[in-house]
Amino acid sequence: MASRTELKEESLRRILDACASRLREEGLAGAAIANVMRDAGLTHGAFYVHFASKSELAAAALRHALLDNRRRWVGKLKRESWAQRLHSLAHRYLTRTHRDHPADGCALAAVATEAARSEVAFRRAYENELRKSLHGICSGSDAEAVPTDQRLDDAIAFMALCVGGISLARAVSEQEFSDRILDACAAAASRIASAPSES
Amino acid sequence: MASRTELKEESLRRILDACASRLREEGLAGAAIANVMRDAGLTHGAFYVHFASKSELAAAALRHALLDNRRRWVGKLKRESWAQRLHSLAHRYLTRTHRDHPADGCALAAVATEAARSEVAFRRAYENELRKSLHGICSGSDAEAVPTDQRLDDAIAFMALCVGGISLARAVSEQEFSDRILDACAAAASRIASAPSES
DNA sequence: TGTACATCAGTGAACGCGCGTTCACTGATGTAC
DNA sequence: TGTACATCAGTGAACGCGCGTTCACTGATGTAC
Repeated sequence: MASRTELKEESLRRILDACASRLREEGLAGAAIANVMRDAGLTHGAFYVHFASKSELAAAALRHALLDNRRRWVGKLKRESWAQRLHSLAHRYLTRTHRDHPADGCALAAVATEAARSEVAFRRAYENELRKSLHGICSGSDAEAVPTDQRLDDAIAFMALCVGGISLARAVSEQEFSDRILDACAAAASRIASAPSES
Repeated sequence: MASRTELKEESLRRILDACASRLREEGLAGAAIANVMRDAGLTHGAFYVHFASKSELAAAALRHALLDNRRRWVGKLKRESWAQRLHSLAHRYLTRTHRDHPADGCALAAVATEAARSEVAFRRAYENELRKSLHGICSGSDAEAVPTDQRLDDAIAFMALCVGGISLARAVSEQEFSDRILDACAAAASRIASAPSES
């Protein structure tokens, strides 16, 4: 049967799933312990069996969310040209579906402004996950000779445009305007890729 | 001497200044009434002489902050080409000074992710101010024939990249990496401008 | 001009509420013999 | 294999704290006559 250890691991997984969803839908402020534990089907007090503080949970949940995010977006990238890769990523990220379903969307975007104001553990996790995501975008690609440094600069700007674009699109209520933000950002993001250097 | 009306207006101005700073430095969550009123040199209870709710204050303070922001960034734009304009804006926005001094920085960036989750009055204000800022970037420029629609699309992507870039740069603690985010985004933002159409 | 009253910006204490955290307790699982 | 005890994930109630909001009150300014 389920051992004590397995039960605990299963509970932890449910807590992380619940917190990751809350984090993405309602931000750090919305990921309150009582809500997360209720979502996970446990009571408030059991929280401290798994984590020493809310800050610890938030950092763990951010890592958990971004594992999922990278699996979705950069896990199965094809070997294609640098420009093609950024084009296809932009059109998979800056979509109406992603805008309208933040709970399973990109966590880097969800907490982009809160991260800077958060505790050190969370900030550190955010920075690490951002680095990993940039690395994921850059690597595995592309016989073409876009130098590594240039690719990283492109990926940084690409990421900033994606995060900024989805945030603005979510902040705007009028649908026509919000759609236009997505489309304009997707078009511009597709154009960020540096041309391969001639060799 | 100072009439009752003048005193009230002066108090209101101090409240708005204080809240606009808090909003930009600590976000919506940080702009607590008690803190704002203390900053303004008044007591907690006097708040409701000026506003009916925190939500009303936040919306008013956002408008107040963005008046100041536009005065700073798009108030004195030269008549220059579209590409030159975006280049100079990017290099005035994506700076180390702006990153390190959020309290008098861009409010659209400061609350970019919180806006989508806020009450209707604040969201409406955010959307309006975003429109005004985009309009400010687009207008007054440029004998060159970049069509209005294309300019707006460019401005939207430009804004998203600036907001995303400054947010990521603030979220990242390691200075070298944070600096690189600013520089990579400024470079990419400079390249967003569409070429003038041939006529 | 002087007096009596009305107005109202601001004070300061209190309120209920949701938050993160603590803790005495329960009862099923695991361990020692 | 059976019994006695230890462990520990989870319960449920309580805590102090900061929040937005309310309210009885004050005292200077404004108004009526």
